[in-house]
Amino acid sequence: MTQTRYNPDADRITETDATQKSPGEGSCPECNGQVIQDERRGEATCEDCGLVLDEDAIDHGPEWRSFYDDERDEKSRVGAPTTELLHDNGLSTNIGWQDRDAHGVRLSSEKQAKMKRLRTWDERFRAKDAQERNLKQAFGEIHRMASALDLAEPVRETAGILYRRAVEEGLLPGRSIEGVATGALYAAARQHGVPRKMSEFVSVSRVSDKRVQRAYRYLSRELGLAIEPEDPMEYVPQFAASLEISEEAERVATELLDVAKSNNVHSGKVPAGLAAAAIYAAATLTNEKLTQDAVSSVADVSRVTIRDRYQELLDVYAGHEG
DNA sequence: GGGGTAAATACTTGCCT
DNA sequence: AGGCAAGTATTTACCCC
Repeated sequence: MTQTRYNPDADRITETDATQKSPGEGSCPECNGQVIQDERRGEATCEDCGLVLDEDAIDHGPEWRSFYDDERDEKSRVGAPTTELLHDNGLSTNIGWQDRDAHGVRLSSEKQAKMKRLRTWDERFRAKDAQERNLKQAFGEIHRMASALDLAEPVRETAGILYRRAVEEGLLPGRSIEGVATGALYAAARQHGVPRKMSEFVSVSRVSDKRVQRAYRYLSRELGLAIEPEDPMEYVPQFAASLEISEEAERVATELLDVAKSNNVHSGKVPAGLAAAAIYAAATLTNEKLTQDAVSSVADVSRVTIRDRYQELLDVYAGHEG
């Protein structure tokens, strides 16, 4: 089994995209304030009173998105099930090249020219069609994997955009659709600050971890992606939610990570491991029952690692505060 | 349950050429 | 450029309390 190590500088780039919040529709039933869509958390909240109006706004309705304005008119559809993808099964008809009619008689030069034009257009449509099928399949895969990993819609959207850019810049030849789609989704999750471990993507993908990693590195390099190094903090909400610990403990966990970060204890360590240790340490500090085993399975980090890291966290915490 | 340890493995880094 | 060696983080598998 291969592992992805944490290298703080490996893919540090500066630019960033992806808006996190946007004004939603309607107003708050409690205080009439403006409703804000927080895409990162998949929530709709009231700007004034903080009332959460809609959680887990994920996966509703068909995938009817258009990624660019000029696409809206084309009504190009994505995310269709795989059964629809190969509509002609490779059995489509070509316009013959012999310049003869059905009886084998040569066509007039005028007709030859006409047929040549028709062939040209036929090929153009065919190429366009092939690209659309490619995108369709990729979007289908992205959708499937994102659902399996419980990633919110904006992440899928970003992955789709990344994939489309990859196709448009001719990065696909020689690479599998699935591999690049998985890489794009991984990159998108990183960009949105809701990372999952690479192994999780591999487990819902149909390609090897090597291929996914290569695809991701390739995408990140060729598209100049703005991907920050993984931050342990980003894992805290995920882990806290699935372990159902108190908000107090979650707060303590981020505090521990803060101290660790300012003491530079975190470099070279797997971010998920640190986050898991912080959660565990915070739970013990706040007297909440939480076994190392539970944290271990949620974070996909070994018990040993959690022990080591959490001792370390407590040490620097005590040293710093005391 | 928590905690410890040893061996195996993967990955990084630095050094060499 | 690429290969090798050393160091470190992590996992696996065992142990004891």
